[in-house]
Amino acid sequence: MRKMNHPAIDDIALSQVLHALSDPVRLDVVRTLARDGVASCSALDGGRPKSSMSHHFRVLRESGLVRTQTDGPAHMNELRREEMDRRFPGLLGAVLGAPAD
Amino acid sequence: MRKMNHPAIDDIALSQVLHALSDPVRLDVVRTLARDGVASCSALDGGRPKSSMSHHFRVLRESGLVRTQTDGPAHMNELRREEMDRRFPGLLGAVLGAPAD
DNA sequence: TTCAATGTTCGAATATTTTCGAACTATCGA
DNA sequence: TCGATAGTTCGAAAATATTCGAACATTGAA
Repeated sequence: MRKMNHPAIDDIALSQVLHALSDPVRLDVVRTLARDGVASCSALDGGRPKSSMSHHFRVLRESGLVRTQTDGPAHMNELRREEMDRRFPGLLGAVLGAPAD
Repeated sequence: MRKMNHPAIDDIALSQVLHALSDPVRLDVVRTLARDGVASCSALDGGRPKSSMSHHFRVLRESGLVRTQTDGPAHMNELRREEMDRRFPGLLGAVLGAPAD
């Protein structure tokens, strides 16, 4: 398995995070992860093709929002909640508390 | 002057707001409006062409972030801060408090 | 070591955004 | 009413994003 790109949290730009969150599919993934803590990619795909989801997970990883770790053949995802809260205080809280689209 | 589209705040979707804020030009406009209160389009253009800025202001208006009113030939813009705070509590505060890109 | 399960990567099609010149509209003052 | 100022709209080009099938890679288990 190729090494995944988990950028340092201080290298993340705000507009990058906002863009990652502005896609409904990804916003949904983030909401689910906030609720469930950890989930595999397939548990979060909502019936969408694997390649589409792989793209979305990459965007989420590159924006610093999600950390992915392998657990057997599965990739387990979780929010980088503490780090995001340190870099962008209140942002995730506001997004997760907002009314669903 | 054609009537501007200022949607009801409750019709705004979160992803719409996040998308509007995810563009660096628009994020800059929002930051400046938060600091200065009210400003004309030309005061916020940063040297960019009028037609480009007109596009960005339209996105900001349609996302509920900005209200535009005519004042003579000029269009004065301001954040819909209270309304946004009611619909998306903490969101603007977090965005405006975040480190500049 | 072969298989099934889980994701990634690649490439191409489609869709959406961004950018900006040119033409147009509105407002105010001379 | 003519001009100057301030923005909008239109249209087209360029840049980005999204989608997804097909092929490939990795893991653990039979």
